[in-house]
Amino acid sequence: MSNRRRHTGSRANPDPSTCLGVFGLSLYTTERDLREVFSRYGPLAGVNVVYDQRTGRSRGFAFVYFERLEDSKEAMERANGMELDGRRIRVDYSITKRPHTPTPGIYMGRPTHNGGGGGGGSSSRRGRDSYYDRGYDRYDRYDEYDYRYSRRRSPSPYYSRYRSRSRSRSYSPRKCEEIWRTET
DNA sequence: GTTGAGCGTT
Repeated sequence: MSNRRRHTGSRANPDPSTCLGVFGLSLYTTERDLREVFSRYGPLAGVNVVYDQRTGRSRGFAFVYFERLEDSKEAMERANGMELDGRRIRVDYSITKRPHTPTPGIYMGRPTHNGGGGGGGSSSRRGRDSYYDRGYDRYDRYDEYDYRYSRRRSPSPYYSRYRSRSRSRSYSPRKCEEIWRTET
């Protein structure tokens, strides 16, 4: 038993939980559809289809919350590989348990429109607009998984995107965010 | 009905 692997967060073999990830969905499968299917195995605590921010359409995967672990186990076994709305869906225990926690120090949410939009001056104080001030960090401590990844990869999505634009120098994460806000 | 493989910030 020297196999002490902290497989929490392993994508290949997630730990059983009441939260199931459902992938390969049709874009037209709704939460209602999922609820119909998965409620067969037991009472649900919630269903959450992930939508694309830009288009507002489904991204083709969802998360189903059961109330009992035994039910989620059964649902995982039975619903995995089943056909739904013409698609073979994949069901697994979810790695993440809830939506992403923002990277500390950088506002990762959508930019709130600053009333006008005349000059390029987004000079309003942003500190008060962070997720922390909205109380998001009270839900739980940082999710080990995405926190680690966001630190290893880059401080923010904007960073990796705009950082490479300048070959002579690197933009700061803050600067990248500003560029992103300007162009969006 | 723009697929693919996708682990989430409405």
